Amino acid sequence: MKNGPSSSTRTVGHARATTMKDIARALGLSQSTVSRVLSGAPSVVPIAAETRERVLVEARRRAYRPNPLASGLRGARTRLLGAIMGEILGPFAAGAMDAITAEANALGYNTVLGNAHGQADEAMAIRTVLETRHCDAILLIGDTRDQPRLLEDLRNTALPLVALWQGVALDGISTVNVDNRLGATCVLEHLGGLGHRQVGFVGIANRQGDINQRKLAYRAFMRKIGEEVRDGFIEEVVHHPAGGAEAAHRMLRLPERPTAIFCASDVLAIGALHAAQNLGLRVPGDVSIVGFDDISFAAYTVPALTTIHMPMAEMVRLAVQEALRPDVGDAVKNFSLLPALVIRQSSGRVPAQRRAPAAHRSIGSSRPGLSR
Amino acid sequence: MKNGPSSSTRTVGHARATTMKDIARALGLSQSTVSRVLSGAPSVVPIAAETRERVLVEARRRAYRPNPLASGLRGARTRLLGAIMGEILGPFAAGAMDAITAEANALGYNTVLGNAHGQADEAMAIRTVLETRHCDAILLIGDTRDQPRLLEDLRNTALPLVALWQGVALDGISTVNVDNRLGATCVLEHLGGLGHRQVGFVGIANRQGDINQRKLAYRAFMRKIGEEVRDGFIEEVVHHPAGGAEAAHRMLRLPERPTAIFCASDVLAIGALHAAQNLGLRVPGDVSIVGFDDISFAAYTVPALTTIHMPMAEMVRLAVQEALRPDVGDAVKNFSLLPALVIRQSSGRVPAQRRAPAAHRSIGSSRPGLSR
DNA sequence: CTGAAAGCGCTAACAC
DNA sequence: GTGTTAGCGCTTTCAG
Repeated sequence: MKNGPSSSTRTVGHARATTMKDIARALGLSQSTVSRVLSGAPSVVPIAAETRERVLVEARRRAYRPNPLASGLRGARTRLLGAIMGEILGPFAAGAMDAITAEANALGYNTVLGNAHGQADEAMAIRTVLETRHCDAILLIGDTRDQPRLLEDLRNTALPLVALWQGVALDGISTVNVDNRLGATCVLEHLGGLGHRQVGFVGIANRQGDINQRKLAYRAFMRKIGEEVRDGFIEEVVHHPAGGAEAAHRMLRLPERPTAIFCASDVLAIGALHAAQNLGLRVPGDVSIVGFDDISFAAYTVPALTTIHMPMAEMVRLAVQEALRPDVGDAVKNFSLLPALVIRQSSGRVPAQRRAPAAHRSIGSSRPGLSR
Repeated sequence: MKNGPSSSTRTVGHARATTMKDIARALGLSQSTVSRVLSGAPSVVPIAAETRERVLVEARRRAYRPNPLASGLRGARTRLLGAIMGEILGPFAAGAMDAITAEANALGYNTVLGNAHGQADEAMAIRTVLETRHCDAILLIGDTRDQPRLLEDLRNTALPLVALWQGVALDGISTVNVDNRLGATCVLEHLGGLGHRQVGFVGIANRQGDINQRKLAYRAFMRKIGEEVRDGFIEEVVHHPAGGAEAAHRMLRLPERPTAIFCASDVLAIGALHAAQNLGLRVPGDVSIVGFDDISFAAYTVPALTTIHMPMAEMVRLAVQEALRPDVGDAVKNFSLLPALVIRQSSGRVPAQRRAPAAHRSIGSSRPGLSR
């Protein structure tokens, strides 16, 4: 279904943009003088205040915009921030990209996108966005540990490089992470405090970074409360509500099902919530379900999701500034930000008939691991 | 909380990329010959098959990558697709961006992002992404009718320009839309068929395009079934689950509340679902709630959301190809794609005690408007 | 068929 | 302080 072209030939014209040369000619100056005042370089060489003013005025009048292609060619900055997205998708990525472009814009940068998920795109992503596109810096977003070539290529680069939500420190690359272990421990202790001992974990297959940290925290928690992880209590699926739903479905039909499920992301938790209620189980009456990330939907699921809040804005600001700041030394830095437990309605006391003997109950009641 | 830099100075080196000059020198040819072979231009001037071959081989061997800055400067294509995002956000936008970058990549293009939402970014977005960045084409994504300057500026451009999800035809600009009226009519007829006559509408404030079309379809439906739109039955809020929740909350506490609510997007519907159940109402037992878009979460809400499926992939493919295809004439085209009704669990028969007299009931039972 | 040369808009020595 | 002069890597006349 496609309406026929409604004619109308596009206006071509589009008067050529003003160049420095134009300004120079108009003012009877040399192009390099114009360049000196316009190119920002605060005061490499002194310029007569009056000349500077004249140039500035004329530039404004003619709506001068520097041509980044030209300055880029000449070796100057391209004011382009390359963003290479790993496996993360969905609302989380959307929020992240939004924050990133906003932050980059504020610093006078644009953002080029390169997706590294999907098939053999990894090479493509890096080649195209980076080598080819001459970005001033690269942001690696999400877990990319499974793409060794990408990381390798990236490391052989003189560009500032910052990895966001990688989940772990990367050799030779600056990282900005949330403290995944701490976050996971917080929700788990919260569940423990509600009396849960049979806790399941839904993770994401093939994740070496953030999600893996959350899994490790889960294992540590189970160890700490002295419960073994039963068969079927750990599921690793695709990062999609469907994955969460399938995992939860399987887990909740186990002969001895868990009383709580810790999903490694809200996206999975949303699927789990759906599956549980499809099975006729009440949440949190029959089973508690918690997530991680605190995406915008988390407060609006039914019931509202208990989860770990990600300090998204701060993380993005930190990462972007770290990548774009010219003043940093070449040192690689690893930032780890504090997550926060958000208790909503999807977590509740363990069902009475499944409570552990009193002797064990006190273990989970210690304050959530906010110390460290 | 920030660990001290763990030292390690970044490797600088990064051997300069191969240029055409390098290849020319290595082969004892002139740079322009190399350019002729490598720049793709299929056969402007004949080139000796053997020479071409030698160049190609050497280029591959040295992993030659053209420098888009240089070709861009010289007036050639930059292979950059500019994407200017209007008000749409969240998972829908994420899915869209994903599809867009994928499609663009397939055509050898990268995507630059410019967000036009937020404060006075409109000017910024266009200036920076377009004038400044020398894209080969621009994709306008989502409703931007409220940003007159943006559209005006864009129109004064020689660039191929395609508007996606604008919701309406735009003078002088090619558009790719879903048939919003038809989609909305489908869900509404579906509700009608279930006996609903008191239907509320939750829209988004200040939207002139897609969402407005959905509202018009709502009005037309109410007219058709001979019901007046009662006070409080139309809410227009911010595009966020919170907006949907507040709107639904107000609407469902009306003295005579609607038996069904049509939300103009799934994001709003998710909020509405939450609000209804928070109020102790069963969905669809007490109230039916339907959405529009069929985002990935729609199948996993509780209960699963009845909605209108957006042919995202086709729309994106169409838009990107239309924008990037060199072979198109300058004609502006308006594509309108067919949506599909997806019936899930959030819609059901009108509650018995609120059924309309039998005489009226038959009206809604005509087949959904899938003809046309 | 191929080479020489100009120039896209800008930056950065290097002069004066 | 400001002008001159080279290019950055590439496309594109214009000559052979």
